[in-house]
Amino acid sequence: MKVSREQAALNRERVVETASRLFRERGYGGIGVADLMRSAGLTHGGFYGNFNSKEELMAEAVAHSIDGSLKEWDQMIDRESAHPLEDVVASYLSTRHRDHPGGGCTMAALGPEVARLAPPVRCAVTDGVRKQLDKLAALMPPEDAAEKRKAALVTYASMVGALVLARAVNDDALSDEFMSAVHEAVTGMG
Amino acid sequence: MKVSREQAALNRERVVETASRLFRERGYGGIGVADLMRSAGLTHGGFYGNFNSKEELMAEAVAHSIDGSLKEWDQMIDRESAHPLEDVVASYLSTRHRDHPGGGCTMAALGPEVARLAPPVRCAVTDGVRKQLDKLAALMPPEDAAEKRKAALVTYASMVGALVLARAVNDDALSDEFMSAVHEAVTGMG
DNA sequence: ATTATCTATAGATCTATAGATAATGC
DNA sequence: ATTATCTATAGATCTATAGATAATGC
Repeated sequence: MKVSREQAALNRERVVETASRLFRERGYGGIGVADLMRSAGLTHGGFYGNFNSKEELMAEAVAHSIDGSLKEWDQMIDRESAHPLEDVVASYLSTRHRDHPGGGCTMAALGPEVARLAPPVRCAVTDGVRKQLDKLAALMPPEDAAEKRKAALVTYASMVGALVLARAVNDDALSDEFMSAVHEAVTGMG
Repeated sequence: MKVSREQAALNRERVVETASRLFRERGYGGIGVADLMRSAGLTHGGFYGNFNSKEELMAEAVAHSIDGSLKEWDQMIDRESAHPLEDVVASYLSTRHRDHPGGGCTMAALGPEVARLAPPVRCAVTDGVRKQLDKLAALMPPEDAAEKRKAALVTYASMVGALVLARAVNDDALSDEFMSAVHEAVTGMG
């Protein structure tokens, strides 16, 4: 039943990865520790050897999720596209992203729930949001750093709101309207 | 133990009002039927004489919440202010709204959770969002109706995203940055 | 007689813990 | 010997239901 230290480290990592997907898909309360561990191929009891609580796992999971998004953005930027901002916005405001929350934006999937959780989770989120803002700001057209920053704040908030609304409404036409209106607004921004 | 029909109707209404506040404060999963009924001054068992399920109550609660927001917007508009759009945006992106989700925007408090619930809840949300978009569009500067509509979609999404992020992050300065950057962007919009 | 509300409970969750097991790593 | 993982369970929830109670409304 026991595994090597190396394997145990991999197992722990798999729990975090599985959690980061399932929390985004079903919400923090929508998946229990037992189901989560089963999804990761382990048993319920094994959880508490690796984490002190479900909420501690949540903190690691959101950090992991946001890092994943940052890496995707880096890939789009490093590809040396002519319009990296356009690429990031188009992939964020896509039906693919809307319909697959498990690998997508942490804030759009879990934002309001995170606001109700304990400081460690909210700190992990705050760190991640800062990194995303910095990365976005670098892509913004304005020369002035303060204007870049403002544009990044507005772009990020607009995209998160558009995705939250696009997922919540029960009408594809309205859902598309949110995504395309915001797409147009943020890519056509001074 | 029994009450008059009139009183029973008032009791039912109080359950919906209590639910619309508590769901926004704690999330759909964050408050149980028993606690909810206790908060409304009734007992657990009485719930199922009025509602077939917790989710059915949720559909009524979100409709009620959004109607409440629409009425607040109407009050600001009917006051014949010189800048009704500015008033709506300022009240939406205020620390007061951020710190009191129970009486505030349904989408910012419950958006991602709604996306995971059954059609009746999502239909109620969709109806409410349409009404809010129509009301916002009427306040928008552009002459052209299609442009008014787009401005309303972008304004609404930006505000929802800004509030979700302002509540999730654990740093007041960053929280304020989101709210003021989006405030400036949507009120200074062509 | 009808019915709004009550008490009590079924049955299914949930988080967290205790103690057993068995393979690794000294 | 240590420890990663396992089985089993405690104790606290949760939604929903069944049947009792007592005041309203005919």
